[in-house]
Amino acid sequence: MHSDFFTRDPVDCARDLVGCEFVWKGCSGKIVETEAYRTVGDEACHTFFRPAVRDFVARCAPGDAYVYLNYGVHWLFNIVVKGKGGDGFVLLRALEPVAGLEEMRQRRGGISDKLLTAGPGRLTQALGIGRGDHGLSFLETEGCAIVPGKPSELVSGPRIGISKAKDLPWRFGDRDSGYLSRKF
DNA sequence: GCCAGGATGTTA
DNA sequence: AACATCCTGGCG
Repeated sequence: MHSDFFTRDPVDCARDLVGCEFVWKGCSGKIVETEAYRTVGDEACHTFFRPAVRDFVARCAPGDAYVYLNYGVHWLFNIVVKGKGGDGFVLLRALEPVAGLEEMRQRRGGISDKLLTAGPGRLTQALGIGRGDHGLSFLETEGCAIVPGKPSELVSGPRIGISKAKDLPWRFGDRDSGYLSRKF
């Protein structure tokens, strides 16, 4: 998948990524859950209160990685969207493991496969994503790709873990996946 | 199965 | 102070 996939509406990008395969340096998983954030008018988006993140978006290209540390503990992986109608992010929230299972199990300390990548912090740990990947144009990076695909049943609902703009239905998922971070 | 609490770094 | 989370331990 090419970076111009991310020159559209952030909410459309988040919806259309569900069912695609996220390939990352020897490991991969089917994307079963995402969330959309908009840089303008969305109080839950980091750009709303943080000038440094606004600067980051201004400098980088669509399809680049926005990686940040959350709760001082977990790295979360987002993809930068720069659409005609507005910029934003897609947060990857859950994967269904496809390849590189042994490596992911090791990184996750031997936890059960159900919990390997079922959450935004869990999937980055499984894939070995961290601080060094912030700003990476990963779609043009060796060993990284997004392979188009479709979910069996697309559903949406409110985003998880936020205190502002909590009613927008910008969380998307594959309804019957056993690897969601939470049920819809 | 559910809930409470703690770990922890960065920002404004 | 707040935070786009995860894990553990205590219940029963």
